[in-house]
This record gives sequence, structure tokens and C-alpha cells, in this order.
Amino acid sequence: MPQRGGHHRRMKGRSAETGKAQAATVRASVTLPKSSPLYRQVKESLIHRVLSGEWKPGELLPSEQALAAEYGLSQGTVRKAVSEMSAEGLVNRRAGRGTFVTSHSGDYRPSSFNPIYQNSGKRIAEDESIYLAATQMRPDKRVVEGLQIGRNDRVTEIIRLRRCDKRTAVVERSYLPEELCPNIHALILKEQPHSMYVLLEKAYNLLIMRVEERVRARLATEWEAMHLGIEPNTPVLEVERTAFSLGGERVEWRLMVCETGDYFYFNKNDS
Amino acid sequence: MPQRGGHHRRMKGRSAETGKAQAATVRASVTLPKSSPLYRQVKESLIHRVLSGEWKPGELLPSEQALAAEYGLSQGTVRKAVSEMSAEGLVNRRAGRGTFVTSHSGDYRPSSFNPIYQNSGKRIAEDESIYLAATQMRPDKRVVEGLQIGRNDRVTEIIRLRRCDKRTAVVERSYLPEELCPNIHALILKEQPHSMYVLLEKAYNLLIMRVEERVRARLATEWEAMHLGIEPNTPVLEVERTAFSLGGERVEWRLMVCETGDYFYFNKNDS
DNA sequence: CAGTGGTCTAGACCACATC
DNA sequence: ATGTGGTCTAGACCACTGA
Repeated sequence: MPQRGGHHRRMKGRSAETGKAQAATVRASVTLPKSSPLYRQVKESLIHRVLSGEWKPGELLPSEQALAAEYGLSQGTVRKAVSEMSAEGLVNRRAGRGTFVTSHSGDYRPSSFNPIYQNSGKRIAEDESIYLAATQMRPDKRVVEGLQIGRNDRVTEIIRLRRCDKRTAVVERSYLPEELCPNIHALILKEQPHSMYVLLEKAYNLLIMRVEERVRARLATEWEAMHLGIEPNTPVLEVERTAFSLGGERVEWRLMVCETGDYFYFNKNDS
Repeated sequence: MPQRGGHHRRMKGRSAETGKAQAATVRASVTLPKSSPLYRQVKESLIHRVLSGEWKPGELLPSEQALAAEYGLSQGTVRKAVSEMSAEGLVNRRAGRGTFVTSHSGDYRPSSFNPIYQNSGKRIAEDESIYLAATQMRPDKRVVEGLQIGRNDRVTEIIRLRRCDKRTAVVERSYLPEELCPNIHALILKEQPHSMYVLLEKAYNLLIMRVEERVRARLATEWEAMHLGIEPNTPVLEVERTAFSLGGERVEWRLMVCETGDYFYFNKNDS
């Protein structure tokens, strides 16, 4: 790892000194990973601590003061680390309360990952999901590709319908690697959770932070048409999603199918 | 406008004083708009100055020092303002060089707004656009809705094909309000620009910052099928886009149609 | 009330780009 | 050599929350 930023300082146990920024004299060896800006090292450290389960989704982080003391840095540096995490949605800050690890459940994470809307503008939520199946199986070619796993690894297939206003809006098939989510089929069948991503947090400490979606048009199969209440060979959207955890693992590969007379896929882009 | 943050201070001509943060005594009246944090006021001010054309896309802003002096604030406060603008993509900062107003042309704005990819992973660029028409007309119902204009306002319709590897990948129809982009049809026909958004910057100082897209599946019309080299009634993606300028105006409503045997619509979501 | 995050300042030093 | 943005510090005051 090349040195960047030229700070070369340890993050713990700084000598009192004058309090001014010190020259590039390497004084004492490094206590924490990498080099590059200190606030980034702090950020990486905090992320690892979240991944390790030290603070679980929805829980409170130590205050900036406490973290600054712990790392032996100024509050401003810790603040910048936490600010980046907040900007990336990993954490929510609330003045007067503290900083919380993001969670798909409860109060925060408002918009979530539901890209399909009714023409009326109403978003298709997960409220009225109907689970049709949850079974362990061998992955087919698309699933192997989407999850980047071995052909002989096992996955869990979860099939559900998303209903809205007493109509089936979306037919959905999810595939999760058995290695990351052992026995999730049993949990699904027992709990019939409203949100899969909340279940992944609670049962496996997997926090979904990012998804990639590929959208295509094709004709509905007979099976899909039956569930969606449309004629076979009606054109439908096929949304293919890969979901990544905070740790960067591919946790889910999903296929969503919906008809687009009454629904559409929506994307707001700031790039 | 309710007061927030309790700072109540003018942004110009601060008295020298001790240099420490001052109490809430309102000393002299406000010189700049709104209240709320100073760095936000600075940001708003800078945005207005960009909108006014004081600095055009691609041009250099004054240094943080210079801006701090001009507004009578510390560099840190100006820095926070510029940082937000940078995070929102309004501006690019480069160490050693300075801060530049974002532009769709030239070096920066790498990923732009092209959501359609070949199955190979290659992005459909604007390089090989073929313009079929650019005419002034009355908007139909969808255009009125998309641009939120009056039924009697005039718009310019621009039809083009996007080619990639010697094949037509996308058929595209754009509609721009004549009021915002007078006589753009003449410019289009004369310059046949690679990028419409670069043209909008240069000719009308309209910087496209944000788009909303609605995606649906339907069957190709005969006209579309002809251009795309497919059979009529093949399922295709219809991507409907509204483009917003920095000022928040609806500048373009666009319809993109592509076949999805060889192409797909891609979306990366961090929400 | 004490503690939290949010704003603001002033000043130091750094890597980098340009001349 | 000069000037730019980038990092880091130390300390002040603020508004908000909850006990």
C-alpha cells in the first residue's frame, strides 16, 4: 500500500505535544490499518466494527466525543468520517439524540428499494406479499452468473407475489446463497416477513446497501400471465436485481416481472 | 421564513472583533437572502451566480480564500458550501487547480445520463447519433404532461437514432419547450451535436442536473421496428425521461425505444 | 439539566498543479 | 515559488433531545 497524504501518524495514544499538526517525522509505528487520510481510516474502522456486529442495525453509536477520545483524534476528524458514512446512508444522525446504524426496519430508510409504481403514482410496497414457495435448490445459469457462485453451491429460491389494491402487481423470484443465509427457507416459511431485507439484517447481520438492476422487455409466460391476471404473450417488464451487502457480498439475485399498462419502473438520477 | 440556527448574522463586512464566534445579538441587518446556516446561504448565492451566467459551465470559480474574503466568512464555511455543491455534482474540485462549474462537455461528468447498455456491457454513447428531424410543433398530451406546459405552447421535436457497432440501438424522440430553447431546431440541424446537453449549456446556459425516467414494456410500432431492424410487434422497452435544469425547469421530455435482446436498461441504486 | 449533533472560526501543514 | 484544494486541530457557541 503506497502512502498517501503524508500523515503517517498512529491513531491511538498521540503524544500531547504542542497540539499543532506534526511534521512528517514518523513517530511511533502505526496502530491501525492502511494509510490515507485519518478520517478515512476511522471510517473503515467503524465500518468493520459494524460488520463485526459490535453495533447492530438500528443501534446507537458512541458519540463523536467518545469516538474521538477512543481513537485519540480531534472531534472534527471523527465527524468527517461519520459524515461520509451518513452521506452513504450507512448511518443516520439526529441532533440531540446521536448516530444510529441504518436499518431497513423501523423509522429510517424511507424510500428503500422499490422501483415499481402504479400509474397513479403510488409505490408498490412489500406490505401484502404472498409467499408461494421457499425451497433449497441448485442454481441455474442466470443465478450462478448473478450471484457469482459455483455451479454446485446451493441456493434458496423464494417465490412471492406483490399485491396492491387487491391485485397482483409483481411476480418475484429471489435467489440467496445458502452459504450466506443458511436455512433461510425455514425462516421465510415461518415468519412470512414483510421485508426480506429486514430479515437478512436480523437473522444474518447482512445490511443491504446497494442494488444493481437490469431491465428488459419480453412476453409474459403462461405461469406469469396467470398470476398477473393478463393474457399470455402480453409484453411485460423483467427487472433483474443483484443486491449487495455492506460488506460487498452478493446476497440476492432477484427477478421481478410486471405488466406495464398499470405499472412502471421508476428511476430518479442525479448523476 | 422562520429563523433556523440562530445565527442571524450578515455575511458581509463583519466587524473585526475578537474573531471568536459571536453571541446571538443581532448586529447590523442582513445583507443576503434567507436565514439558515451561513454555508447554505453561501451555497444558494453561488448557485444563483452560476445561474446568472457569472461563471459558465467549465469555467473556474474564485478560490475558497477569495470567496471567503468576499463574503466576509472563514474559509471553512465557504469550503462547506462548495463541498455540498461538489457532492451534488454542480462543481468539480481539483487539488492544485481550483473549482470548476460542471459541464457535460469536455473532461468531466463521466457517466452522464446514458442508461442503455449492450449485453456485452458496453454503454450506448451519443457518438453516432443520426438526426432524422428537428421541427417546431404543438405538443401532444404526453408532452404537455411531461413538460408541464400549456397546450398552446410550442415545442421542438427532435428525432434521432443512436447507433452502436453499425446497428441502430435506440430510437429517440425529444421535446423541448420553445420558450426555454428558442430556435433550437435550427441549431440542431446546423450543428448535429453529439450531445444535446452540451448544446443546451452553450446556447441557453441550461445545465441539466437531474433526470426522472419511467420505463415500460410494449410492442414495437412498424416505424420503430423498421429503424431498429426488428419485426413489428416485438416487445421493446419504452424509456420516458424528463430532464431538469439546475434551476429546476423541465427542459426536455424524451422517449427512448430499444429492443432488449441485445440491450438493457441499467440502474445502480445506493438509496 | 447534561449530552448530542450542527455550525463557525482561525490557523497549521500537506500534496498537487502551474508557472 | 506560488497558489489551490485537502486534512487536521482546538475551541467556541448553537439548537435539539431526553431524563
